[in-house]
Amino acid sequence: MPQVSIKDIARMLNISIATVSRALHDRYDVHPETRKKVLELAEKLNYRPSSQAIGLVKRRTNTIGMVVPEIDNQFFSEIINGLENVAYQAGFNVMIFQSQNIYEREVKIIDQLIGARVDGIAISIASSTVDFKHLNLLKEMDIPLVMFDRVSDEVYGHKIINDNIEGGYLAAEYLIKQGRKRIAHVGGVENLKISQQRLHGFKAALRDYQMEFKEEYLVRTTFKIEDSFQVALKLLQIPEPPDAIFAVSDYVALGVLKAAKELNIKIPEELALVGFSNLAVAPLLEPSLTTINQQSYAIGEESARILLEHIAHPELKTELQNKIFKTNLVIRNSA
Amino acid sequence: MPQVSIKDIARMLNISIATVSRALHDRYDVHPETRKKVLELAEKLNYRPSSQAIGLVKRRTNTIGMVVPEIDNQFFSEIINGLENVAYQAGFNVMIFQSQNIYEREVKIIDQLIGARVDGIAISIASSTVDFKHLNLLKEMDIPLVMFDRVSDEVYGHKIINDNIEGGYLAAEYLIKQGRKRIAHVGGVENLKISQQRLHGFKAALRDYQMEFKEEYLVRTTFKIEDSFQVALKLLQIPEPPDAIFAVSDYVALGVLKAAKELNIKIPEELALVGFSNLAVAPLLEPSLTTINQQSYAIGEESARILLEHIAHPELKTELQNKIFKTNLVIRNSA
DNA sequence: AAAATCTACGGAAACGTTTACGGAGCACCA
DNA sequence: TGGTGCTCCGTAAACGTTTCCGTAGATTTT
Repeated sequence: MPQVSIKDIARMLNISIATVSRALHDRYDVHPETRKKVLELAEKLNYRPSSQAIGLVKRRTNTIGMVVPEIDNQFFSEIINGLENVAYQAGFNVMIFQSQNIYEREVKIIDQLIGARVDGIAISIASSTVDFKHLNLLKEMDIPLVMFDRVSDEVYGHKIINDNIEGGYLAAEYLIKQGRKRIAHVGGVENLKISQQRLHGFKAALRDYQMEFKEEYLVRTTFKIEDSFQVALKLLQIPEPPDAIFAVSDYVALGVLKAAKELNIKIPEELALVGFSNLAVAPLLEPSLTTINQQSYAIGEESARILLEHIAHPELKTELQNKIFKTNLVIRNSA
Repeated sequence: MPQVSIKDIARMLNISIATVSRALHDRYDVHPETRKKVLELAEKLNYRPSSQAIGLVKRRTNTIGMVVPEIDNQFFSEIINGLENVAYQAGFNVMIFQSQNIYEREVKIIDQLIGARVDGIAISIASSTVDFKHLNLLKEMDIPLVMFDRVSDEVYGHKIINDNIEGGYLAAEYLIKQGRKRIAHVGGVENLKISQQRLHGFKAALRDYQMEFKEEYLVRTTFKIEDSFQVALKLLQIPEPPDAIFAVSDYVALGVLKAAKELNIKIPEELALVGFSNLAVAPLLEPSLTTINQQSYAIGEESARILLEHIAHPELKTELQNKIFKTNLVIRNSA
């Protein structure tokens, strides 16, 4: 007997749907005998309440929508886990969507989330997104928004990030103190704030240690291993190649590593390498990867907390949160 | 103006909601002038249809629910990508949930998916699940089900897997042909069919080559790196340690690798290692990992196709599909 | 015995849609 | 002039819930 409703149960027991509803919710206004009959029949028929119907009348779905660039990236999947755990404990569901870094897809996802009437949205913005109308729309619709990791100042919402400037600084500083002279940076997509900030920290360290920043030592790539491999191949073959590289992410560092092996460049002797993220495989590589550790699980948890807080107290919506998590350097063998 | 409905638009234009609905759907029965006014106002007010309400009346959500053990596992996230892509192209949404390999969570997720009235479900069963009532319930409710990778014969539904027996056989055969004599297997959770099948293939190869299977060379672990590391540490320190290991997955192989490094055991000289999955990092490890390549993206695509087909033609529901994807050995430097 | 209170239930509106049906208004033709 | 057909629109039911309000009957109070 497929898809039983409260109406079916009411009809079969010759009582009203109101009574069935009350019985299922363990309300005072129903005779124990009746309640028992309802519960038993509901159990027998595998009754499952329609969250659509409930959402309609309650104007509340207890669901939060989550948008990440991609799911097959350990950093994001850890954030997802952190967010989910906190949300579940508060009785909320999480709907996960991937933008694949494609702007159009992101817009479509936001529309769908609005259509699904989620109670709040957590997003890490796609790298190709430069127009933020779809996100600022959420404010007008009274849908709480938190951005994590990939945030934008042009959007109205809470922000939770790692201290990318500090991370960039730490990486560069360490390479400098190791005595490296020709320090290059394989950076990320230019319009992404995390790329800008990590580069900013990198430059700041050079400046503080009176080292010149050379344009030819700055190249850009996506966060994909393959792209980074290609870019690194070129960089390592210029006339005066770098003796150290700060990669904007561990995935990028993996590409650099591959390129170095391809060119028979010894790490760390001939080339020192520092990544950013501290992936689970980082210690297992050969050489193990020196990298900036950034918090992921905690960012997910904090995003959920702030979002749930906002949902619970919409009246405080003007108080936008802005959290910055500390980073730290994890020294291994690649630098 | 938050959350505008079709009613609001109707009221503001002094027309009926039926007309608004027709206008929005570009139906014939509405005057061009009226349609124009409706569309403009809808646009201006940022109207987004409520998928809840639509789902209610259409008895169709165009959504499929997906349940994976964990998302921070490249194998599963690739399957997710494959499934999503096919589903999106067919106009379906995908709701992703993680069971974290916890049975109770899986049951709860299924209940929620039923409550959300998804049109179909794709699942990879949790390793701790031994009771399948919650899944067989779906048949009674006429909700199409496909299981991928982690399937069960006790459940009514389509099945899509890799040829794990073949994979296990290929791994063992290769180690044998390399002249290894003490070949061990670090296996997965016992009640999981993939663990059983890979072990089965492993044993079959030993038998075919007249080699004895020794109980002390079979150990078990979860699919986590850390657990596998611990188990491998012990295995590699027994009186007559193995000279080859077939790991039930690449994540397990990573644990073994770590243990070997810890104990200063040289790979592949003193220990040959073969994994299972062919993760993206496999070629980047030192030594690069010889492993069984299994299809993930394709499994996701096929799961979606079969599920959508079933949803489109519910009358054919008795024809359960059972697909097995080929595996192959990828030879690198660890064996 | 009448009045007040309590218990258990039903009626009905509401949430936001879709859609079958019917009908008003108009033009056209015989 | 009356019928026919078309265009455009409104009414209302339905989807599955929750919840406010009302009320019949039983029980208690005065």
